[in-house]
Amino acid sequence: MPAKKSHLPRPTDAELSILRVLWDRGAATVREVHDELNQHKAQGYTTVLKFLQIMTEKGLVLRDESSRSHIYRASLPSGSMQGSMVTDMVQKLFAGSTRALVQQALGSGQVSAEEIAEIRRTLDTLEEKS
Amino acid sequence: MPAKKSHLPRPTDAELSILRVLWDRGAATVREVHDELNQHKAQGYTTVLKFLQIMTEKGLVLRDESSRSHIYRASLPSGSMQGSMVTDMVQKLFAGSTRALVQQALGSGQVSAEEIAEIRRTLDTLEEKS
DNA sequence: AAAAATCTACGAAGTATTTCGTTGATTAAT
DNA sequence: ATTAATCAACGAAATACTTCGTAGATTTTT
Repeated sequence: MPAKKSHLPRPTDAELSILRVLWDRGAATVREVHDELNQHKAQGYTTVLKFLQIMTEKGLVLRDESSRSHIYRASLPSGSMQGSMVTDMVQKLFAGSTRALVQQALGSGQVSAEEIAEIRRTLDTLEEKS
Repeated sequence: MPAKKSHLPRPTDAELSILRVLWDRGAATVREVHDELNQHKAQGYTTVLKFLQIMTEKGLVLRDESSRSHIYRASLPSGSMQGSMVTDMVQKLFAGSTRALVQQALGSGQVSAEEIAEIRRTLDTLEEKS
C-alpha cells in the first residue's frame, strides 16, 4: 500500500537516529545505515531494516526498489523536519511562544560569541521583513 | 516503592498536557486536572488518575496523600523541564548546535518586534558573561 | 557447481503508551 | 440510616515501539 503523505508523524528517537544518517548521506542502503549506527551503538541488521520498512509505511522515508539493495532517503529535508518539530515543541512546552523557547535555549546551551553574532544578524533580517 | 530521582524520563505528549496543568496551578487533585483537560479534550477520570499514578512512579510528579483526594505537583519546575527537553532536542535533531535550533525557531515561528528586542537583550547579557 | 554471503519479508516477543471499566472504601446527601 | 457521589487501586485491552530470529530468494565467492 502507498504511504500517506498528508501528515507525517513525529519520528521517535530511534527513527531520528536513522534519519540523521540519511540526511547526512543523502541516501543509503540498510547496510550503510546499519554500519554507520553501529559505530556508536550495537544494533542488529534486521532491526534497522525493520525500522526502515516501518518508516516507509509512515511516509518518513522513501524507498527506491529498483536494485536488490533498496535505497532509502528521508522524505523531508532536515530543515523541514526541524521546523515542524520545533513548532511542535513550542506549542506543547512553551504555550506557543517561540520567544520563550529561544530564550530557554540560549540560557541552557553553549553559544559562542561568533554564534551570538550570527543570531543577531538573523534578528536583523527578521526585523527588516516587517 | 519510592520513585527514583536520579534520571527523569522525557514525558510523553499526554504526560506533558498534565504537567502543563500542574505547572499552571502549582498543585492539583485528579479531579481538577481532569476538569481542566476536559475543557479541550474528552478524557475519562480514571485515565487521568492512571497517568498521575504512572507519573508518580516515574518521578515526574510528587503526590501528597495526606488527604483522601491526593494532591499532585510537578517534581520539576517548568523551566527545568523545558531546559532538559530543549537540550535533548538540540542533541538529537541539531547535532548539538544550540545556535542551529535558535535560528530554526526564529525562522519558523511568530516573533513580534517587541520579542525580538527582548531576545537581543538576552544576547547582550550572554555576551557580558564572557 | 557448491558453498557462503547478502538481501527482503515476515513474524513474534518484550516493553511502553493510552484508554477505561470494575471494585471496594470513604464521604456527602437525602 | 440508606442512598448517592467520590475516590484510589487494580486489571485489562488496544495500540505503538523496539528488537531480533527465521525463511526464502538472489548474488558472490571458492
